[in-house]
Amino acid sequence: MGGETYKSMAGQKDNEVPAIRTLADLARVAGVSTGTVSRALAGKSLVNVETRERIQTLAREHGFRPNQMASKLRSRRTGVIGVVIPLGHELRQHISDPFFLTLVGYLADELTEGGYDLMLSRALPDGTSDWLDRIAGSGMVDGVIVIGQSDQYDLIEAASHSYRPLVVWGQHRAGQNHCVVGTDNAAGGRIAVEHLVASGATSLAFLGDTTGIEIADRLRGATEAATAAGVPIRHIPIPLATDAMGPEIEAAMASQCSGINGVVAASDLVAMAALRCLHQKGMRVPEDVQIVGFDDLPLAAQTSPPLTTIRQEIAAGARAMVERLRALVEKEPATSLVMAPTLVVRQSTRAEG
Amino acid sequence: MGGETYKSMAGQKDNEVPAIRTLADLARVAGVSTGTVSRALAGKSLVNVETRERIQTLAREHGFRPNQMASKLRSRRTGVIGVVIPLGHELRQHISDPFFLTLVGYLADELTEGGYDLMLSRALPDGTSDWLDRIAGSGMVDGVIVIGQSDQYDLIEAASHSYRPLVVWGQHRAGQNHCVVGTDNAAGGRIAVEHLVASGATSLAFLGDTTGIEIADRLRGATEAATAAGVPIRHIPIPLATDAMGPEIEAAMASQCSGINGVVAASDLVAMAALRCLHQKGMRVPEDVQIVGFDDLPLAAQTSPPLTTIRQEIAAGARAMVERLRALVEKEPATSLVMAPTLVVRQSTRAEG
DNA sequence: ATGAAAGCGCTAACAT
DNA sequence: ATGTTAGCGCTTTCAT
Repeated sequence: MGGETYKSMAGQKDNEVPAIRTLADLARVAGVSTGTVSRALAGKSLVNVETRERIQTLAREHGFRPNQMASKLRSRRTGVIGVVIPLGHELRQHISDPFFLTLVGYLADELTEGGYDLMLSRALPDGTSDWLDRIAGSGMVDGVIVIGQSDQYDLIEAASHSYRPLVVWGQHRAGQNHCVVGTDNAAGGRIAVEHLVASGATSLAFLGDTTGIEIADRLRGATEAATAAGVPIRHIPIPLATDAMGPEIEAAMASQCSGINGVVAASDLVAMAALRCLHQKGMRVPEDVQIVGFDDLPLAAQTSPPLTTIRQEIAAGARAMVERLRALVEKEPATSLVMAPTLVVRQSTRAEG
Repeated sequence: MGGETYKSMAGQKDNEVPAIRTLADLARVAGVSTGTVSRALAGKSLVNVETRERIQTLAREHGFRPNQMASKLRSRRTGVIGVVIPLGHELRQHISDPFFLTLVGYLADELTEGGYDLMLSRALPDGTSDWLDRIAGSGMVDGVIVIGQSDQYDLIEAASHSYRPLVVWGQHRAGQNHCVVGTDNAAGGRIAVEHLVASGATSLAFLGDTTGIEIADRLRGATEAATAAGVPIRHIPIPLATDAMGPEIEAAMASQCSGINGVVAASDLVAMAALRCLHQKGMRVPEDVQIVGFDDLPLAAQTSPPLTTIRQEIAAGARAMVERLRALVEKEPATSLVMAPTLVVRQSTRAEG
């Protein structure tokens, strides 16, 4: 690591005042009962305005915070939502997918807004099949959001029968039980291919490993559209992990991509790697090869050239997930949502026509 | 949003078996006392091996999970670490910085590994100055990690005097109290400039807003090195938010960058935007203009051309932060860590010489 | 090795 | 409007 180390005062004692730690302490100081303090701090209406303000002031002065564990235990409501990323088919056991991370960011916003806290876990499914139960049944959370089905679709589906407040980002399958929010991936694949064909591509490749069912659906849609248009398409299953991608893509490009003039990438990151690869081989984008990404992450607008891509509505998706979860927490029903992807044309493809 | 909606069964009732919900329930079924069940489930040694296994099996069969709220309340240890991102000077009130998000990913790994759960909050400092106290004093967490000091350095420093288990990612200042882990940003700026000068740059620009003290230090280091080398350097304070960056950078480039042949970017994302901009203006990188990024995010290797950048050790930093926090939780002292940045040479700069 | 009992700090009836 | 009381479900002495 080669760094330097500095002594810090952290860990040493300051002088502490005999602190107010519990409702009872505060109650004694205020000359009222714990019940009143509890109500006053919760801002309930049945407390005299004057005593309430006196107590709140007192609490502030003493820097008193009611213990949430106790509160949550008693009220049987945690105010916490668990957010889990299953790392089923990822090679590296690390949360690195920028799409997921971005979604987490938006979820954090939406949940905070709604008065919830967010407990983040990664799960390494290991066949014991209890990663979901463990978090769902811990009593620590009011509900669970799963980001990406990975290869755990069946397990999630099974869990959803006994655990209700559960919302998943991912792929919708006909007749499924669990509430899912996601993009119509097949449509996305289709749109990408149609755009490429309309702008002159005659030989296509789909770049990306299809272990995740979302990606598989993108490939399915792309293949259907290619077939319909009578254009050949080749599937090149390079892994999706950001940092493993470079060499793999180069090898694949060198050996399998001769003659290809249109690329559908499984994600913006794959597209970016392809862009770099082609650039280094002296191929011009979009003149020699056109590329369409998937996701429309903020960085898609910053590549050279800026990426034409299939947009997923991340912010809207996060909002929809939180709305649905809230409904399920309140024991109301919730419907799945499959959002339509949209084509964002930038400069990695040519004009249609 | 323009999506479709599917009915889902979620929210309807399955037939439930009269479930085992508490230790007492399990104790009754097992014909022992709650104390024994508690000990058996915790795997304590003082329980008869046979009864322990019987109870554990029983628990598994009934899908029983002890309520964590109750457990944590009683044992006065939450097993949860709060991770906060203060959004002090960010324009958009959204956690979007990919560096921070990546760091969160690594922290999730390290904390999970260490048996901790991670509670993620964003904080919108609003002058009431209690965003840190609120999470620290909530009784919900054993310790707090703050990601980025933003413009809240003083508040964090103040809080660290009364709240001990606190570790911050950011900039170290001489004599500070709070335990910080971070990169020597001035050195990073210096290294970037030295590399640019050594590879032939004669007129420099530093791209990035310096409200965050880390960025300010990068600029300071860069300026020092430029002065020492007798090379002019201009500061162009474009905002760092990913999506606001495009137009701003174009405007700045057009008006202020004539003659510049070396760019130090405040982050890889800024560098990427600059890359795109130059590309569109027909300038070649590195032939006409050389660029050095900062962070070495995984995507830095995927730009065209791949980015020469100043690497921050994110994974090692996450590990160091968790180690230090653990020490502080155990009431042991902890030292700050300032890691040395390293130059990663790729193809956005020319060979030195 | 196990049981009994006393809380952890708070909230929510139920009184008054 | 406020006080009193009974737990929330678990852990942990203290007995046995």
